[in-house]
Amino acid sequence: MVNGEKYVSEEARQAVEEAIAQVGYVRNSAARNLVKQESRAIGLIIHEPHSLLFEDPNIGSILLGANEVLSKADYQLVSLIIDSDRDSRRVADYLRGGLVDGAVIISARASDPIAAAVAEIGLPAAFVGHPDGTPDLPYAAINNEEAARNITGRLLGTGRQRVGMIASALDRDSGQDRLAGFRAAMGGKFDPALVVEYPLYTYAAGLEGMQELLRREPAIDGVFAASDAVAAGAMTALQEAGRRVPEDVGIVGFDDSSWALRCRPQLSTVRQPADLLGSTAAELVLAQLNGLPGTPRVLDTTIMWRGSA
Amino acid sequence: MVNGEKYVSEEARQAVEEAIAQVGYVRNSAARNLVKQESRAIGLIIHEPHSLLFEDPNIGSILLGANEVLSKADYQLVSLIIDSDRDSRRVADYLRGGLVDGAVIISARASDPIAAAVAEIGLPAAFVGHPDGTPDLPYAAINNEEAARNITGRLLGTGRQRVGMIASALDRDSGQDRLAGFRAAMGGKFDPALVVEYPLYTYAAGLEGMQELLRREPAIDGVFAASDAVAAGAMTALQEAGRRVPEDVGIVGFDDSSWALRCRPQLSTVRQPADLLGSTAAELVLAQLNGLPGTPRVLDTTIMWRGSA
DNA sequence: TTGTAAGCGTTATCAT
DNA sequence: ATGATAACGCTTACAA
Repeated sequence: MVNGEKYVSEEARQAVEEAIAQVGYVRNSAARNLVKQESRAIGLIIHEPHSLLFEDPNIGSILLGANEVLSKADYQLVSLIIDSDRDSRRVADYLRGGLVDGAVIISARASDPIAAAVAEIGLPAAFVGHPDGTPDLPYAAINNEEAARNITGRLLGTGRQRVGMIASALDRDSGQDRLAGFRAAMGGKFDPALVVEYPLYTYAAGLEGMQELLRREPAIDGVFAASDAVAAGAMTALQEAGRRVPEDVGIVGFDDSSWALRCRPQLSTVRQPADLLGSTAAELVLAQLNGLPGTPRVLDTTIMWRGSA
Repeated sequence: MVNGEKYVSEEARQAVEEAIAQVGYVRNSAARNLVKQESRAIGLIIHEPHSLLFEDPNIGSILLGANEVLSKADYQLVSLIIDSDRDSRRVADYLRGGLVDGAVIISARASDPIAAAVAEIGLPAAFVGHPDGTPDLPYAAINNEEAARNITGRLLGTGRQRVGMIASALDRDSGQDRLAGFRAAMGGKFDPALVVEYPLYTYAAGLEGMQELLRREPAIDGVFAASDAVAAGAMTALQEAGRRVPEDVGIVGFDDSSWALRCRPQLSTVRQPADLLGSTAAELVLAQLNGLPGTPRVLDTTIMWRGSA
C-alpha cells in the first residue's frame, strides 16, 4: 500500500513534470512578492544629465560594482534612469510600490526629489556620493576636497606660478568639493579670475574652458581640470594653441578614467575606485536589509602621477 | 439623514485622508500587478563585455532613446545587466516571473541564453541589432555590411593603395558584417594579411592593431577601424610612429560617437543613430503589446566625412 | 452613489 | 507526509 502509493505518486510526478514542461508553467513573481512581502530586487537610480551617460565612464564601473555584490546575495539589480520630471515621478512610484527592497542612488543633487521620496517611505537606501541638502542616508563616497587639495599641491610642487582651474558640476558635491580643495591648496595664490566654471564634466567644457583661461591669462602655466574628460579637452586646446604639455603648462585631472591613458602625454590624475563605490553602496543597502546600521564609508583615493605635469 | 450621512462621510473622508498622510499609505504594486496581470514595465537587457560598458557611448544613447518612448507610453524602463552566468539565470527568472510586460535586448550574441528564454516564454520583445542564430524576434538595426562597404569605398576613392582593417567583435553581427563590407569593397585588392582581429571595440585594440599592421606592412596608407574607439587608438599609434594623418595614411571609423570629434584630425566615420535604434526597438515592443505585428526596421546610416581621410 | 465579495497566484499554517 | 485553507493587497463586478 505504501509502495503502491509511492508508485502512484512517482507516476503522477512524472506526469506533472511533463505537463509543466509542455504547458510551460512559470511561477508568478507578483503573487510571490505579494505574499512574501519582498521582491529580492534593488533599484539603482541614475540621474545624470543627458550627455554624461556617454562621457563619464565611472557610472559603468559603479553599476558593475553594485551588481556584483547584489548578485552574490541573490538580489536582482534593476537600473532606473531619470531623464525628465515624468521619469522622476514614475520612478518614485516604482520604488514606493514595493517592487524593490532597497535602492542605491547615484549622482543625486541637492534637494533631489527621488532621494526625498526614498527617505519618506523609509526604503533602505544608500547614496554614491553625499550631496548635502539630501536626507540622512548612508553613503559611499570619496573625499573630493582632500583629493583635489592634494593633487593641486603636487602640481604647485612642480614650480608653477600661475595656475587655474576648470571647475564643473558645481550643483553637485563632487564639483563643489573639488573647487574647495583647489582653493585651499592655492591659499594666497588663489585668483578667482583663473577659475572658469562649466555645468558638466565634459570634453567640450575642457576645450572651451582652456581657451577662455588662455585668453584671460596667457602666462598661465598650470591647470587643474575637474575631471579627466575636462582635462583631455583642455590638453587639446593647449596643444592647438601651441603650448607644450607639460613643459609650458602642467595639467592634472580627476577620476583616472580611460581618458587618462588616452591623452598624450598621459594624465596625472586622482584615481577614484568607482567599482568599489558601487559595491560599497550596495553593501550598505544589504546591511540595512539585515537590520544593521549601515554607516557611511569614505574610500581612499590615490594620485596617479604621469606625464602631463 | 442623507445630509447627516454626507456630513459623516465628509468627516470620515477627512479623517481618512489625514490618516493616509500620517501613516503614509502607498498602494502595493505587487498586488496591483497580480490582479491586473500586467506590470507596465519593460526590461532592457544589457549583455556587454565588462569593458565596453565604459568605452561604448552607443549604449547610453540606446538606453535614453528607449526610455523616451517608453516613458511617453507610461511604461517604466528597467535595465538589467548581465555580467555572469548567475546573472543570466536570475534575469531570465525575472523576465519569466511577469515582472515586465516586454523586453528589449541589446548586444545579444549568437545563441544568447536570454534571447532563447524570452522567445520560449513568448514575451513581447525586440532586439537592437540582429545577430543570427537568435530566435525570430523583430529588431531595429542598421546595415553594417553596406555602411562598411560604402566608407571603405570612399577611403579607396582618396587614392590609397594598401589599405587594411582593424576588425573587432567578430562574435557579433556588427563585427562580422563590418568585416564583410570591407572585404566586398576591397574586391581584388583584399589582402588577408592586412586585417587584424581583436575581441572588443576598444581604444587599446586600435593602438595594438595599428602597431601590428605597421609591422606587417610599413607601406600601409589606409585603415578602416571597426569603431571610432578603435580608430582613435589607431590614430594615436600612427602619430606615435611618425605618420601623418591623413597625408601618409587615411583612417576611417564607425559610429560617429564622441570619439570622432575628439581626434585630431577629426574622424571620417559612419554615423549610426543610436538613440533611434533604442527608441525604435522600444516601439517594436509597444506594438506587440498592442497586438500589432512588429516588423523589423533597418535604419539609415550616413557617412560623416571629416579630416582623417 | 456606496458598499460587499470574489478572485488574482502564491506561500504558510493548520488539520488530517 | 499530505492536503485543504487563509492571507497577502488590490481591482472589479455586482448588489444594495
